Amino acid sequence: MKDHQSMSPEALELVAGRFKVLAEPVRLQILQYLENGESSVTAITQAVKSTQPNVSKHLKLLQDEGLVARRQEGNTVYYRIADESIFELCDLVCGSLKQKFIERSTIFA
Amino acid sequence: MKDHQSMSPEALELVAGRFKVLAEPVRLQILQYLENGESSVTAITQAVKSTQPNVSKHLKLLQDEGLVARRQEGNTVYYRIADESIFELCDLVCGSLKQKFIERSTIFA
DNA sequence: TGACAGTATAACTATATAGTTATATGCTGA
DNA sequence: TCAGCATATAACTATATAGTTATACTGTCA
Repeated sequence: MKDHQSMSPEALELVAGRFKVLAEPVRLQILQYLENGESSVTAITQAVKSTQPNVSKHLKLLQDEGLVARRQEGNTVYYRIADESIFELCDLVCGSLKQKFIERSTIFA
Repeated sequence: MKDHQSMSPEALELVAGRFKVLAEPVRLQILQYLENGESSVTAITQAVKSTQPNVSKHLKLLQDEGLVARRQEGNTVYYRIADESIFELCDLVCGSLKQKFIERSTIFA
């Protein structure tokens, strides 16, 4: 077990902020969709079955957090993943959740 | 790069829920404090400089999510870390945030 | 049994934000 | 220059929740 030095309250604020951005299902859907490659706002909107303004707002939050990047080509704006570490995060969480449910299932053993 | 099969909306809801629980600075403080070992509610309350009811509420959320566990001894209740993966999550986020700020600093190069 | 300590819960307020609708902005081609 | 499309933004509503205050619960000890 690695030993951790305690983080400052300011650092914890930033970490919490990152988790907050990841704490919305639609944003996770967007990130998952972008894992296939960059995509326009319109395409993302259709993929996640939401509205264009809502998706634009989510994309702005993701960009501010440095998770996606923007590229404009004529009229169209393409977004792409800018931080692959989010997929490691999701994998970790998935593993942990699976374990949690397995453990809870044994309560009824 | 590992290839990911896309997750169902229900799974994404659960993942988002995990991130949501981690998206509060006080809860991160609590988890960080508990990394030193199990602790009573009173001690945690002092450590994170909050109020007892507030800490109790946070602890309940953390327990529901399976991140901490409870042990009662007489009048006193001790909480402890129940899922070490949260520290890997925090490490990943810290690394990513650091990288993000480094990259942004080069804008002014 | 009563008084007290530790913890949990209820009720409330304030704040943040997801989603919506309407509109603005900016690019392209006729 | 105008029409039309893609995206962004503004304003609003509804909802969720962090924190607070008051109180209930539970166990210990005298």
